[in-house]
Amino acid sequence: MDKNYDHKKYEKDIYRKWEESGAFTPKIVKNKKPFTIILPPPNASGGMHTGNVLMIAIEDILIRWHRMKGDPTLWLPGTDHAGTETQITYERELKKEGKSRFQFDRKTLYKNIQEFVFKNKHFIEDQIRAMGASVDWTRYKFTLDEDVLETVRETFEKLHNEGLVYRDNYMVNYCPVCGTTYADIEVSHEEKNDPLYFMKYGSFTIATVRPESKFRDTALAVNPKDKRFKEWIGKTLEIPGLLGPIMMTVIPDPEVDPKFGTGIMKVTPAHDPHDFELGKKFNLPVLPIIDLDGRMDFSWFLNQENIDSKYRTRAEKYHKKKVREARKLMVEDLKEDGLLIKVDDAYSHPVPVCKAGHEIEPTVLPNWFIKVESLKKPALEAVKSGQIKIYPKWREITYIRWMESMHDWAISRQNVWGIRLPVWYSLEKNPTLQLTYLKTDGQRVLRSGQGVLSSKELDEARDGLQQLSAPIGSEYVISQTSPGSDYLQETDTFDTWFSSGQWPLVTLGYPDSNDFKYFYPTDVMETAWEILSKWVSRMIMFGIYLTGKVPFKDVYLHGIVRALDGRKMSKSLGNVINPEEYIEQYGVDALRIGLVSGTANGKDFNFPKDRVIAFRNFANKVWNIARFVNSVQGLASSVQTENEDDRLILNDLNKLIKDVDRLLEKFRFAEAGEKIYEFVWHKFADVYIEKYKNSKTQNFQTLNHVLVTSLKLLHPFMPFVTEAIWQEMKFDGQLITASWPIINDQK
RNA sequence: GGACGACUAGCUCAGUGGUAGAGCGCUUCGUUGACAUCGAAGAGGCCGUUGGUUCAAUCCCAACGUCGUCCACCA
Repeated sequence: MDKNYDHKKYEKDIYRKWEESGAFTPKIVKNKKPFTIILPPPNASGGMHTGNVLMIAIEDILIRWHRMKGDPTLWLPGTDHAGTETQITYERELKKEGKSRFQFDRKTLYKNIQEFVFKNKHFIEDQIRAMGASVDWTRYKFTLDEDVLETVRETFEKLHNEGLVYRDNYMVNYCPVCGTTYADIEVSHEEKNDPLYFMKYGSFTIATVRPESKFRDTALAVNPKDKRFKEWIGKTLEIPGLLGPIMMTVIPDPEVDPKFGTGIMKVTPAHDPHDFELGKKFNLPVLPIIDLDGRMDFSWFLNQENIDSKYRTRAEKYHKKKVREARKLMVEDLKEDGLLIKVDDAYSHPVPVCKAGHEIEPTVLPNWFIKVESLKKPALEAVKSGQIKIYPKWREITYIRWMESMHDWAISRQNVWGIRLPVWYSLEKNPTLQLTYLKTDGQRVLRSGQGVLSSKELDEARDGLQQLSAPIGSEYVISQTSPGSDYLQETDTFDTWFSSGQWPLVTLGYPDSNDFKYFYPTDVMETAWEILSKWVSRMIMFGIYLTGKVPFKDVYLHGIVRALDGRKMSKSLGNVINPEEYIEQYGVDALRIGLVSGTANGKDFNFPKDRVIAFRNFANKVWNIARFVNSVQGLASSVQTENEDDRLILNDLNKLIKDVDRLLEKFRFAEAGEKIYEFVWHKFADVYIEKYKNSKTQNFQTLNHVLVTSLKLLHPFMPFVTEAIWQEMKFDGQLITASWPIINDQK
């Protein structure tokens, strides 16, 4: 054995031996209770970040502990196609080549993204191995595996058959740059500075940051308690505007803050979520003015006859301009007409942005929804009744709040990279279908259903299809395969959480595989608390809905690893910690247990660099304890009888075993790790071994026993160094499959 | 606006109804049969503020202050 433990010399070989020996694959024993964890799948085309390392470290502790205890233990690995995120990444690559996704039909684009992902997928798989994750690779799943797709489609069909699926026009968070809809929970808000314009509205003045939408305003809202405007409620006014007069009704809305601006709010049902609701309540028309590319659309105006030439010129000027650009032009014209009263340039407000940081344009679109009422009730009850326990307990309230307030779930996304809805539209029966496709010559065309019915054109449309938009009320068929020659499949894909919400089921081969029958429900779901609402809640809903059983018994939520400076890691701040550097420098063991001991209770915490170094030193300490034991093996002075020191250390060891078991039961990993550290270093090495050196009654058996037991206890926390020692010392078999220590009561 | 969490040694964080803990850092000493990625000894804290419960509070309760995070959002 070398003087110091060199992690680089051992890690790879040891992992290979583990994997090749089949140690990761559980032996199914009918009457034995299994222990199962499904690995939350990391992004297949992404890299390993510190959060992943923490996740793997914690799960591996539980897994190795149970495996050593003799439970049939399954840790099932997988990777995620990460729909929107991956598509954004891929489109960035395209942009570098001067291309955009609109130059491809969706089949080709899908294939290209798939190649891109498959090319990168092995990186993350290698990293999971490098972490030492003792996952069962023979059961590895990707979120777009064929059997996964099948189950997901069947679930949709089942929901549909039971009346839980519907289509509706809905105000969605639409990102014109990404070309897709985002769920509320995916949208964040950024404080932005936007001028607040005070515009003349007939005899009123209103304040708005969005003067461009005023052409499609359909009402004015005032607070019913506001005495200033009481008499106007219900009246219809003619208001002079940039393109001539508009008629508008004054409606009451208690949400209007009389103190904000002028106390009057303009209502644009087509482009504001609150206004959309208001519009439903008062039966206001929904008149869009911004198209799906984020440009102003004035066709509704320009198509009219007998337009004043001044107005025509203006409308033509705004038409197809980006929103902000058009706004500038309009402000100029407002000034010209004397309609602009003042501008508050200091105004700042929260603006919704998508995952990629683009501004969200609230838009009314047909979307697919799930009625969650009947799904969420049992999911809520499962946690309230304690059938599912959430650790740390204080996170539970987040779940309960979220579930209680959960509203119907928009499950369709206008992405290509994802699972396409198994919905088919007949062109014949739906003449109002809108198709965007590439012709064989590469030309991009937009057509409605009528007119593409010739078989040649239909083939062209099918091959070159980019997007299909079916108005509400369109006839459709749900089917895993095409129901007929004039049918086209829905181009929307499922929200990632719709499919990943079924992850514990699909990974185990729901509904009738042996694995599913044996391992489901799983034991622990361990993940970042950030996705408690997005993911954990959906898994519970679908688990219960499809099987009648909860998908897991315990939910353990770990905190977010912040950067060394205490801020959230982000590329723009340049404070991202690359775990690989730490692995290279200090070894995986040190990084893993360092992270685990950095967080005791699921709170967010700063990257514990000093602890990583401390545990690197500890790995070396354990290594050298083993070297010492090795060096004194077979020395003549060794006796059989136990002395006082022996009894002391064995007693402490027994206590340690009890403590570790107790703490792991309660998910107190940091404390368990530190107990072992304290025992091994400060009791075993500092006291017992130091005394051993000078003792006249050295008992090698005790010395060896304490080492062996310490290695076993430490193995879940620091798998590599302990296994390396085990091999170097030529102990029996592999430590990974050695038996967990039990308390020796005779002492 | 609503909620949750934090405030303990120079730094990062554990912890408990009854003389305060770890890692790192710091000071002094040390090449003793594994380890300088080490050993020995040590300094350092009215456990955010103010009240309350208690024989006893860093821990329980209330209020306040500061910070962080999440949710909802006002044109």
